[in-house]
Amino acid sequence: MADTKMPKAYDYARVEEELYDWWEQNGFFRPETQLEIGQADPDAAPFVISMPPPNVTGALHLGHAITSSIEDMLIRYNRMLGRPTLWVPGTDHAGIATQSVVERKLEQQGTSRHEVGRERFVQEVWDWKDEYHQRITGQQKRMGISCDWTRERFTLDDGLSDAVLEAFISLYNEGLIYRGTYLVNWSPNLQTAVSDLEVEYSEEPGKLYYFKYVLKDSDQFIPVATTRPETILGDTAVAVHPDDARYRDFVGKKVIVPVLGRAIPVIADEYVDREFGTGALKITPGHDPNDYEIGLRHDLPVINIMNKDATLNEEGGPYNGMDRFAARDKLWADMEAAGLTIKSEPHALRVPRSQRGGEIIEPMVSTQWFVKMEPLAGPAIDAVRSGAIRIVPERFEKIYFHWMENIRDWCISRQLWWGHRIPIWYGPDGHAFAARDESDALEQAIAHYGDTVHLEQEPDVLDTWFSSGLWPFSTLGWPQATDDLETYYPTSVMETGYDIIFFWVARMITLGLKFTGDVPFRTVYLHGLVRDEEGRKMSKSLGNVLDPLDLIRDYGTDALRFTLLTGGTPGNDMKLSVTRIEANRNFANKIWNAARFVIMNLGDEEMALSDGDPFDRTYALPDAAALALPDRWILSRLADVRDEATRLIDSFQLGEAGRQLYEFLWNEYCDWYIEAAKVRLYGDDPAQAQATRQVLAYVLEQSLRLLHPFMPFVTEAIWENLPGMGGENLALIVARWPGAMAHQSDQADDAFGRIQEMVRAIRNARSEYNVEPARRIIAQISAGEHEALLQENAPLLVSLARLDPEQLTIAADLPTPSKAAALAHGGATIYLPLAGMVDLDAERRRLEKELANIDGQLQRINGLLNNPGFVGKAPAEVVEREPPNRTNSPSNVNSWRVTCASLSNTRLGD
RNA sequence: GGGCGAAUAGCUCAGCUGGUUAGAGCGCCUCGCUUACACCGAGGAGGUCAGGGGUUCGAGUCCCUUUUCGCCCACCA
Repeated sequence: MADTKMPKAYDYARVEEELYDWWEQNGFFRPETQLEIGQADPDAAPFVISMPPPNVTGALHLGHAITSSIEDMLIRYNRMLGRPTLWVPGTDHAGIATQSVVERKLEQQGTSRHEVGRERFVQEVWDWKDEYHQRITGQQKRMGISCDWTRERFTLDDGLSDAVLEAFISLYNEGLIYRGTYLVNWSPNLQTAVSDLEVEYSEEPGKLYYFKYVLKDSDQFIPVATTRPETILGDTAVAVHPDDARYRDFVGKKVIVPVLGRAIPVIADEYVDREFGTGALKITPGHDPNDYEIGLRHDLPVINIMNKDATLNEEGGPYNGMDRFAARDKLWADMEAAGLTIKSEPHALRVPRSQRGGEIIEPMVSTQWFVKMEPLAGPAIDAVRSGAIRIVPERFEKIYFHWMENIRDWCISRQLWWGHRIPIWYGPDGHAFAARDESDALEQAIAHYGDTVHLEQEPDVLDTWFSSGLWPFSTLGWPQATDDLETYYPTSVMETGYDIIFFWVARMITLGLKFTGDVPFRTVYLHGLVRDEEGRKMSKSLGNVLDPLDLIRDYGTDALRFTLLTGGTPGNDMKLSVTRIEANRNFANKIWNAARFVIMNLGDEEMALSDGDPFDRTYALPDAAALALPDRWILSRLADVRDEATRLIDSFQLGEAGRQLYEFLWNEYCDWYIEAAKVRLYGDDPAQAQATRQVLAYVLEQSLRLLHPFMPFVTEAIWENLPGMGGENLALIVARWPGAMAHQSDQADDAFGRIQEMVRAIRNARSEYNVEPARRIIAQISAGEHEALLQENAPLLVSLARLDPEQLTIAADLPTPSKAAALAHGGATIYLPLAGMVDLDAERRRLEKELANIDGQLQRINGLLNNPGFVGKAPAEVVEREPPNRTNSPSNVNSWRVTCASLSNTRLGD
């Protein structure tokens, strides 16, 4: 066997980064290069993905890793199909998240953003961004992602900022963006409004406080229950149900707000649930969304009792300046002292918390900018309903529809400094001008006022998702009519986690349809969340975070990728276990060693290559006549697995596709074909050996293509060692996905299957009888109709089952020997006269068990075939499969009966 | 209160148009360093596919229902 420079163990650390740089430097990630070298078909439909942009100051986590794995797999597969393939990468400025980290940094330096001022602060964030941008993209590259870095974008770069301006102004001019004072979700720590989606609710223990609303000029009172006593200070009414006899007489009268002494009306509203609490509801329009609605209906005043940091303001009277929760306790104590309380009892609360900081969100009235969503939602619903956009898995369509059909306006203003500043300038009278820049605004102002005036720009910035919502087309150059936009839009697949279907996917669809008149992508593929081995969400506080970079270091990128691709099904969460990654590391090593074996056997001899398309070029196969049974079998299996893998990937069943390739390569190619091939490889017929080498090489080469999208590094690394491939000849990354292959023959499947069964049966018997592994044993095979097949492949049986070739008998019909183990498999009966080793009682038990098993099968088949319903109604091909063959043939079962009977009559030592 | 998902071997999971005797990895037991691989090879044990009903010639797979867990949405103080 020839020497090879391939080390015994696959050394991923040595090859990964080098291969990545080589791919990138060759421009293989760019559609232009693919077309230039003739790999991509200019007439084929391009395949395009917009990469979900990671937070520019974030670090790679498993969410990114799964995204990268799936998208790169799709990209590589489609590139190999010869479609011009574009994957646009980029990063997101992530307003709140990024601003927060820089604010924390300033805090550590003993200063604050307010101290340094807006301009300097924003500059600080840019510097921070520049520093961290390298980190995240470098980490992404470790995943092997073949995206076009020359087209990389950032949500705050000039082009994308221009897109944001265009989108905002155009929506504004259409009246779809408005400004208004409403109750919004206020984050007291970040001191900004957040959208409904950014609020998460958690069940927490709390109290329900019962107290008295005393009637004005009376000692009567209405009992009222609340979970947030501090909001009493902002009450502007008490509501009861109009039909509630208990309180009917109070409606229209006034009650006195505790401590503050304000008189507020008792009103009747059907919203009130008579069953809950006391059946009377205090109304705080300034700090509760429901109360806000009721307030509107009854024209109640809105009192804001809090400052931006959620301390009480002057409306809080004696509690002015106190924290909202301190005020809650103090107020309750004061009310207790005044005899106004009734009781408090434990009560489970649904507490709104900020998705970002985790602090309790305070509903507060403030002036914000909103996008009117309803007019945008209609077309977005239609796009999915009509199939213009397909969602995988389909069940998420329902969730999408439900959300879209109940859509609420989107609060897009944030009281931050890091982000796209809202392009609005206000005149002295507050009149708003939407403009691309200040001079444009001034011009508008002059036209409006007839004179030059001083304008103030809106200080707020836009929600980060506003710019991400434009991502699929802004990254291609919109609003400019660029070639990229023309060529690569709509994109093909939007692949992301189901957790951001509302945040992102829904908004890209609405905004995409609005601004481009077309869907932003044809398919939405949603993956699940990666969880830890116990199924918990990975979080820093739990300390259960697996760092992809550690995993890559320990097991290699391919192992991680393959694990993430094959662990589960679309849309379902995945528990990631290190043992699976380890298993897949072993898989990579297994393939490496199989290749090493093949390459060593190819030696230095030049291998004949097939003609035709250089991207298709592979090893020439020997003439059909030169193919032995194992060759025909593995080629037939390869043809099947190619078809299945193709079908499965095309229907997004990536995990199943990967699994089948794994099984094919390990269990069929390595465990059976390579072992079978050794017979002829080391035999004395050079022509046969050469034919075997050709098949070994061909199947390996084609398999590497099939596996490449799943495990790009190990496959390319092997490819580089294949004679005639790699290097100057062809990189696997741009090789063609194998086309459908002629199926060699179903007979080969069937015949090789018999051999396998027989080999397994003999190995099993050897093991049960503790035959030393090295020992060659005698076998007599009663082969029936398969005599010719077994004669022809006797060397295979000899080698794989370690038989003694001198003492192997194969005949159509042999008498049943005594003192021999009898194995009925593959349509033949194998007798192993393991002299002195056969425990007859044990053998009898074993055979009876087998016989029962086979009888069971026979009964099942007879039952089926005698059932007119089955024969009449089942499809012909299903019926076809059932007739007796192999182990379940009646003649086989009969021979078993004979064997068992004779054994039963045989006494030990006979 | 709605909706969705999960329940299959000791553990983690596949099994998508219903069709042989339900699979894999890990773990476990027995062997084996046979010139690709001990990140390996051979053999083995282990499952009434959560329970119940139904449709069908045939159900892990489709329908109904119950139970347990998880998630999403929703205005109950």
